[in-house]
Amino acid sequence: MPIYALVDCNNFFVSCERAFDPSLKDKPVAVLSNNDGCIVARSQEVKDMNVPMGVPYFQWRALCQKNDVKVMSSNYHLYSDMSKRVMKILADFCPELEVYSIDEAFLDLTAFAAHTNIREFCNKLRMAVLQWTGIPISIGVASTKTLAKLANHIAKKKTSSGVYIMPSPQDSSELLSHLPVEEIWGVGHRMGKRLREEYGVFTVKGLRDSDPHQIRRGFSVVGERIVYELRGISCLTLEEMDEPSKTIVASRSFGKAVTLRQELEESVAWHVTRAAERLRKQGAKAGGLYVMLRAGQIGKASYDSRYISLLPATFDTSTMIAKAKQAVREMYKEGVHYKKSGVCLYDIMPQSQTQGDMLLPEWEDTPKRVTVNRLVDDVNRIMGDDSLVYAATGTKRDWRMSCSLRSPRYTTHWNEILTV
DNA sequence: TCTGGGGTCCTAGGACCC
DNA sequence: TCTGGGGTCCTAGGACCC
Repeated sequence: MPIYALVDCNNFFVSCERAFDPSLKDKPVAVLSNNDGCIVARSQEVKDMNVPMGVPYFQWRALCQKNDVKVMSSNYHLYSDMSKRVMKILADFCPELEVYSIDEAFLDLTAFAAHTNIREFCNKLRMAVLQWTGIPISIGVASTKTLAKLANHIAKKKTSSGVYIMPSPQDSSELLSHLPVEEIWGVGHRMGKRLREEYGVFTVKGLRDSDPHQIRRGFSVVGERIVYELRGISCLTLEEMDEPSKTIVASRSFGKAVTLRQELEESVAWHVTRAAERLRKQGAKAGGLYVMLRAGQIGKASYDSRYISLLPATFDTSTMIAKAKQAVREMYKEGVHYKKSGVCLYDIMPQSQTQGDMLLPEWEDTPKRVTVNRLVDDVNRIMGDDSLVYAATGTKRDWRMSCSLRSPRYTTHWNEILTV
């Protein structure tokens, strides 16, 4: 029987901030999303105030101020650097590892079980990560990934040790009969509602004991798989390979409404630049480009978008900027208050892959373009992001988002620390 | 007037995740 | 007045083919 562990960093963004600013310890801390829009991380003190995850900050600002919550903008440079450090330690302890998100990883402990006490192993791992990075973690252990997720949830909520090892399915019935069905990994808002209203399933145990065929009819193979995973039958395996992305998205809300076509074009050129950089980083080229604009508030927003075929597939920033700007010119309407723009690269393939169609126009990624792109990437890697930019991205960039409450990028931008 | 059956591929959209 | 950003997987339905 396989043994999976899910390691999850507690209140990750908050813990990162606290690791570098001890004055935040034991104080209520909340971290906001890009553009200071939503609350995306909360310290335990803030959770205890019943501030939910992912809610618009402006609706909770008064409560936060009243309770003296330290509210911070996101500092993704810091979080991703800290994430790498944590994952490195996990990999040293257990090479069979799947980095699932910025603050989570699955470990396959099956091979350890024969000669290692799993609980002791988990305790050591927690101590190591805490001592070497300052980040507290929780660990859930079970025989499937879905159950390990649940075990982690229990480790966080119901243990003081931060480690929970789930007993066999029979022995965990009592516990699972108290957990709402929405706690399951893969059961979201919609599925939870339908399970309750149409199937009379309210708890984890309820879904575990449902008829897999009936669940499949209502929720496809995805639902059926969850039932089996809950029964301890492993359907999901560790995905250790660092697979290249199938799509690359770059998008941002504007700091203020944008009405000028030129600013819109600049913002899209900027997103293309970032997306293409990531594309080249994974040694790939894209066969398509999607450009999206949003106007108006969420809920009553209007969207417009264009799919653009890139043939032959390319990784060249200027080629993509030209096409993306053309799309913006087609969509632009005077007087509209635009709130967000974004691009998505799709049909991504390795650069080595050749086109099947020999009748295509001449190869676009000429040696000169290859050189220019590589130069830009090298300069930005060595000198820091945005040292070399395309003129099409503009110089003023008034549309950029606000992040006035951001902490210094302690681990990646030493100049910011010196100017604190 | 009558109008098969089976298969593949592609895409848009939905649901979910953190 | 103010609601993030970046992903994955699955399915239905249409186009197309024989």
